[in-house]
Amino acid sequence: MTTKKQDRREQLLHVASDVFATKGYHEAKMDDIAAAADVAKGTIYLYFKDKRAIFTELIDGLSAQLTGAIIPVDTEADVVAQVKHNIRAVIGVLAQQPRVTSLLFDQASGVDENFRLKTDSFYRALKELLASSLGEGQRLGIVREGDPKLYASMTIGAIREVLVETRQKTGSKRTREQVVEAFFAVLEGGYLRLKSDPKGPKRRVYATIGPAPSKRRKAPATRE
Amino acid sequence: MTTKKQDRREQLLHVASDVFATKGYHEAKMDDIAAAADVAKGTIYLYFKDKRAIFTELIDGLSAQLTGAIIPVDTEADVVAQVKHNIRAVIGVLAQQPRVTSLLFDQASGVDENFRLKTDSFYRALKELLASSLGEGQRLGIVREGDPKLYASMTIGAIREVLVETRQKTGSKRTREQVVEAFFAVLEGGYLRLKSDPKGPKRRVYATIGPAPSKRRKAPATRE
DNA sequence: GTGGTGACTGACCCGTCAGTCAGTGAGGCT
DNA sequence: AGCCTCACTGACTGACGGGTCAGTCACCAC
Repeated sequence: MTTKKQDRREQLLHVASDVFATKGYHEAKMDDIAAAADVAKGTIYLYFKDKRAIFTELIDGLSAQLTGAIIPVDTEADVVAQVKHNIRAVIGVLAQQPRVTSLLFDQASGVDENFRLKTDSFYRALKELLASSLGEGQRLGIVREGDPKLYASMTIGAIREVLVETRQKTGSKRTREQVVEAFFAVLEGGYLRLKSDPKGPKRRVYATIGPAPSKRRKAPATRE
Repeated sequence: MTTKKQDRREQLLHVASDVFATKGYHEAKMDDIAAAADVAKGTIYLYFKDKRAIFTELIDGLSAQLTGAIIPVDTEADVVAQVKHNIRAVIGVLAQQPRVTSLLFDQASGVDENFRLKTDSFYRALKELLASSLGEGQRLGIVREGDPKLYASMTIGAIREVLVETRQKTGSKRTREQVVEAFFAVLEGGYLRLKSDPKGPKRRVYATIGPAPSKRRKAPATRE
């Protein structure tokens, strides 16, 4: 009875997330969703107010899970562990529902002004959480000096990109654990191992924009 | 004469980029663009085939600039300098046209299936370029071992996030140079300064999803 | 059987907007 | 003057697609 209605609802949500993820919000027609769910269009409207509502529910569900998974940093306790936990948690939640993740990441902003605001504020909150914990870390000497908000953006952007990409590449499975480990490794020590200019006077390279100068003294492009 | 037509064209492009960036592709109506350009709707169609064409031209222009600014890595020469140059170049180009950048980053994928494919392949090319140069770097011992594609994704994602955010925050100006410097710093040495578990046995923290457990004996290796 | 319930259907309705095109008027040439 | 060109106009059109609702059908109770 009620279970059946519930099932249908969930089926529709599931199918919709698929169609949305495949075609994008605007290209996904209600008829497409109906067809994919093997249901008449009218049926969808027995379960959802309108198209937006379906999308909203998907996005909201994910962001609720995300905010629920993140713990606010307690200064008194082990800050590093908590930051680690948060990154793990974010990756974990997102990796578990790649389709909805891609909706949040590359469809939501294109739906609507309201949706843009919503995802923006969600993002901002996420970043501020991370940034403030990084700020704490700096006070404790665990985090490199510099703009914590910048670090937060970089971190979240990196996570985002990796996860969105994971969705697309059906082949080449990286384990979630591998990703998390690699992530921590980079956060801890970067990935460049420069012997040169480690702390010395800043050695400028190119500050220009545009095609690289064809003739460079330093790096002769002898390769034909 | 011809200059006048050219001027009009550029004016329209400029105005359109503004409207697109403000309202998003789908919410931006041709009437909006016309109004913003102080021109009748029909006029736009004297200069562009259709709405898509305007957007395409904006995006294509930017990606051409990007690919033009990037130099393929020459193994024989100073790989690090070249990678640095590439990152500088990318940031430089994007920071110069924040509006179009935001179109490329958060509107393009929502326009159309074709557009998604286009931006996807562009992205992929960008990543592969970076990844292969990182791979080179690994062979030369300059880049940490690990999946270079993963590093490439992280890097590009981080850049993207920072730049998109820069567009939004009108206040809090970070210099481009500051961003580049911070970026390099993180690539070189990460930002976490952990005294604990540096190389020792991997000390698992939380691998779970959900609010942090109050008490947990060991991380159950949940993986999928 | 008959009547009632409720999930489901899909043809239809109707607002929205990208794109069109007949018309206008300024400027220039003869 | 008359004529032509051409950038520009904006009312109009028609397709498209989100949303509706009168109708069907399976099932159950009596």
